[in-house]
Amino acid sequence: MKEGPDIAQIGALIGDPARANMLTALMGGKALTATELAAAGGITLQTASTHLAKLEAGGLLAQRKQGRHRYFALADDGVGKLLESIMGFAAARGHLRHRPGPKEPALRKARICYDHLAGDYGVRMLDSLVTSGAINAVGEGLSVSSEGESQLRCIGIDVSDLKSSRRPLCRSCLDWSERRAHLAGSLGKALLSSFFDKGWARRNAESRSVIFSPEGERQFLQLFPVET
Amino acid sequence: MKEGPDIAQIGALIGDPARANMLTALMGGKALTATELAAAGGITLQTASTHLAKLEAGGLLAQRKQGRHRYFALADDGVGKLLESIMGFAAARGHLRHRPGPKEPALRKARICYDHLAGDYGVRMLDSLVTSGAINAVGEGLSVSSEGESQLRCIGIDVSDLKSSRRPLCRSCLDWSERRAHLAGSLGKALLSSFFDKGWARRNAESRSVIFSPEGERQFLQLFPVET
DNA sequence: TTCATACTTCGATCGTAACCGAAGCATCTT
DNA sequence: AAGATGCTTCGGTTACGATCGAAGTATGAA
Repeated sequence: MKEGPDIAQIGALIGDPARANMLTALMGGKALTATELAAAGGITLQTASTHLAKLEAGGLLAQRKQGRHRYFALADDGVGKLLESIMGFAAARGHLRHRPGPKEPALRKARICYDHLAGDYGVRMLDSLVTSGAINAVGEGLSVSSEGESQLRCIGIDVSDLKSSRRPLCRSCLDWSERRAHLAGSLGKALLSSFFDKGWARRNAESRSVIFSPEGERQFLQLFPVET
Repeated sequence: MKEGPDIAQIGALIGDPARANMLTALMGGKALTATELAAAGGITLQTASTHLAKLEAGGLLAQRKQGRHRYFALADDGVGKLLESIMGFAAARGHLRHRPGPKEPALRKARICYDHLAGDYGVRMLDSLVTSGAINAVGEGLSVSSEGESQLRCIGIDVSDLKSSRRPLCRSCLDWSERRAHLAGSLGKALLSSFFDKGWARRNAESRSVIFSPEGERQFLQLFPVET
């Protein structure tokens, strides 16, 4: 009966509501301080501190000291992927935490999934890239075509640069709100960064949602059209 | 702070050791009775009963009454996929439950992952299918080539039949012991079934391991060669 | 040095849920 | 009808861990 890896341990780590809230907050991709995470979890600083220590010991979180601040972030994108897949699963079974709140629509429209774009806009972007032939989709697998490489170079993304990283170039990530795939991997990250750099969008300080400027939204929708 | 789906709920379901053991036992693909699952979890029947009720309410388990027995199984292959991905994650972080026991080697060699073959042999099979060109791999995505279809027909598997199902034909599934991909999806299931039908292998009654007969093993290794 | 901020550790409380014994249903057998 | 088997529900105990107040440590500012 004692076979294989211990899924109970990490299940228990994620299973506490306060910890789950902190992890969800960290899905925004930004490193947060213990104080910020305590607020996200709805608990006091002391309690948060013990939770964070446990999460770190469990390999879910990485810590970086910087002056008298201590920044916490998800340990790597494997953690982000795991959390998103659990979210997808939970959403599919209707395990929603509460009725949709006021911030929910913004979150469904565009949000950060660890380091790439998710939500309606994230799904739309991948759809458009596949339709235009820039990305080939085979089942759950994605790859960039040669024409895709030149297309992407036009908007300032050097794919060959990204290829050199150990991390996969493209990966599909199941979107819990849309229940369809969006683009993850180093290319997904690079695209989102470029939107920030161009000033098309910015992160919301409080939440994981991504807010597009009117002009940025226009450009985005034009760059990634969908046939209707 | 209350955004999106409730990952804590399903984390907590998986986070209890007794429940985790029962779920792991059900990864063997067979439906088990409450009594069997109580043994797998190392708890009494009463306790198991309440756990099973919770897992069912959480959508992880499905129940089927048959006479005075009550059979439990994973609700669908989404649950299997989720559990395997958590196992992969846990194994990668070294969250092993104990030092390798006596049954561990057999489990690493060949085991059932919900309904398809995993472990060393599972990985070998996929590798071989990709090398021979029967399956095309693009990132994490897999698809059967036309020559692959005829190859598979030779060993008694009708791919076009499988295609009609709603379930994906091939899917890659991360193997926690090998930390590489093996073949899941309806094709993975069909292949494993055919090994059982041919008498090449059988399930171990106690564990998730798959036991090959000497002749079956010979045939398997010949059918799925690897270049050295 | 002194004070303030950021965080951790200690100590104690409290609530929840895991657990089992015993009793209660349901289904099959004889 | 009586008994056996498989499982659930009830009641009460117990233990673990989440929580916070208070004290302790580290870093930066004045």
